[in-house]
Amino acid sequence: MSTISTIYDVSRLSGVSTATVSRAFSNPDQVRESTRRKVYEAAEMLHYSPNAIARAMALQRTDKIAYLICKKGATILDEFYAGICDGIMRTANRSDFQLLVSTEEDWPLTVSTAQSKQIEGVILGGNAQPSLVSELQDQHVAVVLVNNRIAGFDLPCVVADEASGVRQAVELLIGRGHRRIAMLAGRVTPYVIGERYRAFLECMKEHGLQVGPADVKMCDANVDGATEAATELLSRPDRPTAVFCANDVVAAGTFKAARRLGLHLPEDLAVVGFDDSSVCSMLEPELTSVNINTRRMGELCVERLTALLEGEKQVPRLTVVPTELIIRRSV
Amino acid sequence: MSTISTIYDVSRLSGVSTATVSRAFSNPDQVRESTRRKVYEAAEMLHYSPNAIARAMALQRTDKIAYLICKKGATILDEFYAGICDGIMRTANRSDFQLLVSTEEDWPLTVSTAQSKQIEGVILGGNAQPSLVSELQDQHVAVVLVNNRIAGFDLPCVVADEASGVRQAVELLIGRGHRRIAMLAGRVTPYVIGERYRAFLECMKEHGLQVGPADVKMCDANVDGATEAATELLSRPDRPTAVFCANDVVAAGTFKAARRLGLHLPEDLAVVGFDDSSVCSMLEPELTSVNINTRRMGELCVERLTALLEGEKQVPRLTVVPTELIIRRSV
DNA sequence: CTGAAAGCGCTAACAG
DNA sequence: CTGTTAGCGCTTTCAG
Repeated sequence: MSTISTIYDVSRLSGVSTATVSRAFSNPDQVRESTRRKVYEAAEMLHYSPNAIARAMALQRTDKIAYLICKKGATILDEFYAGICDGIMRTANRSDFQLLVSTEEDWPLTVSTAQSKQIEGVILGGNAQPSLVSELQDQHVAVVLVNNRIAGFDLPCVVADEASGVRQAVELLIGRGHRRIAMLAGRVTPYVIGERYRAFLECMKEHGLQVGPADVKMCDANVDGATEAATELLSRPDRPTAVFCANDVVAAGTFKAARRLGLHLPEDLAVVGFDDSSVCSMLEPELTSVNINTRRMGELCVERLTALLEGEKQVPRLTVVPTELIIRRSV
Repeated sequence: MSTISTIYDVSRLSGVSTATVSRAFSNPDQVRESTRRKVYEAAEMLHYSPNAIARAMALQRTDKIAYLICKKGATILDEFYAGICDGIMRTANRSDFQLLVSTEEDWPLTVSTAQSKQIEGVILGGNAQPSLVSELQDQHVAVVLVNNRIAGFDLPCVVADEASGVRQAVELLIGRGHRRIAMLAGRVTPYVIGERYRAFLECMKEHGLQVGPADVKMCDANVDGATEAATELLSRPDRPTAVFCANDVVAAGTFKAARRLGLHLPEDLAVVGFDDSSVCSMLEPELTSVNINTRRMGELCVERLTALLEGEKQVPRLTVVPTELIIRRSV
């Protein structure tokens, strides 16, 4: 009982060959009903369960995949990438995948040595370098990008519908009568900030609203950077009446700046964030933000990766997950 | 080039036996310098790197460990457990461990089937059930507890120095002249809330301060629950002048309640949180909180687990990680 | 439908 | 120090 039983034990106890036991588990329909039952019974008695390692060895496939967070200084603590991770984890667990999680920074330790060869697929989150992608593809590992797109590569990408999210946010602001709307563009990720910025300009233009050079401020995507930038923005005599923030952290910085300048939210200033992260409900007033279904994105990544690994042709190259504006009291 | 090379290829090219190649990689000092060099050279040419699966198979050990988050409804998105996860990941990566991460809720899917047998050690975070622990130990898997302790079990536990953290927080408040100090006890985890509550009472008592029944309020450990409870607490005519919160989220709720009641922080009310999470700097004023080095806790978990797996006797049963009060403007 | 047998790539005695 | 030789547990032709 204390010792783990193998396919041989089951074979012996049930009186059939190991081949049959094997088939009974992996291709049940290839073995006669009655035989199968004998096998299962024996297996049950022995608490047998197939050894995944041996299986991997024989099958020459490991079912091992990895999720790599490619963002400077980011860890699993980054709520956005953690959300994606959550979706990946759930799906991977369900599909009996082995999931390794790491950040780009401590990846080399693992991969460039032996490991890499045993990983069949990788999900690259954030700002993955093209060189990494091609290196991986050269080693015949399947690659899926999430929250990013890279021109000139042939691989599935899973992204959020940034443009629609931005549009919903900006149009809400416009609908509430705002005309001087500024954007606080935290440097999240080149791809993301690019998308959000472009969509912002486009949407403003469509509505015939001006966006002067002083109306868009770049800043680091952390509270301090955002607070500083927001302070400048809001200190102008012709300050905007609304700020569209590149993400919720930047919005939190804007809240701080506004508060310190004695502005009341939302009367004196409307703020909307992006990501709909946990801070939204912690702020007062609660922050209006664009929800991104990160878990869904993670799930989709695994689906795409699986398809790739199964050798399916026609794996979608681009998957866009809808976004939804969550209206709260900050506007 | 496109095909992966094995130990046989290296053996052939370098003209030594596979045994020697194997030794050259796993026990370099057992093979003569010159031979070793030949082996490495051949390996390099072939881009050889040992196959971990085959190795696991031969060695009968998988180096596979798991981190299980045991907290109702919690995911990897929980900042505290994510912090621990970060520490675990880094250390596990470095030690060539395979790390599986999951929440207790979708664990059965993976484990109760085959998987469990191949996992050699598990780190249980949060409110692990004793039954789970004994079940695991019965299967001879090494278990380490983090942020929790269970009476009557013989296993390593890694916890934060809750008592000291509470003391630092409460004494700061007392030092600033507060006498009516309330505690908002969010239901984080039975173990944690118990520790913090006990330490709070003890510390207050030592300083000769009263803690009436109305001075401690339980609430759910989310913003809404905390806001509600804090509103009650602060609506009393003899409202406290300071609130010690069980964690930062609860503190955020307290901020909201205070703001809505027209109280100014920190003049009208001092607030201190616990965990020193990312929200501290997003709130205005910034939140004073007790820092817990979650990454360190994660690292220590892996160290303890490793020791257990190596069969070391005398693995410390209790490891306490220091906590540190970070003073910000909310007091 | 079932069994025999040959691996999958690596390691660990056991001899030299 | 190095080579030979059995496996580790499972899958999979290939024959019955």
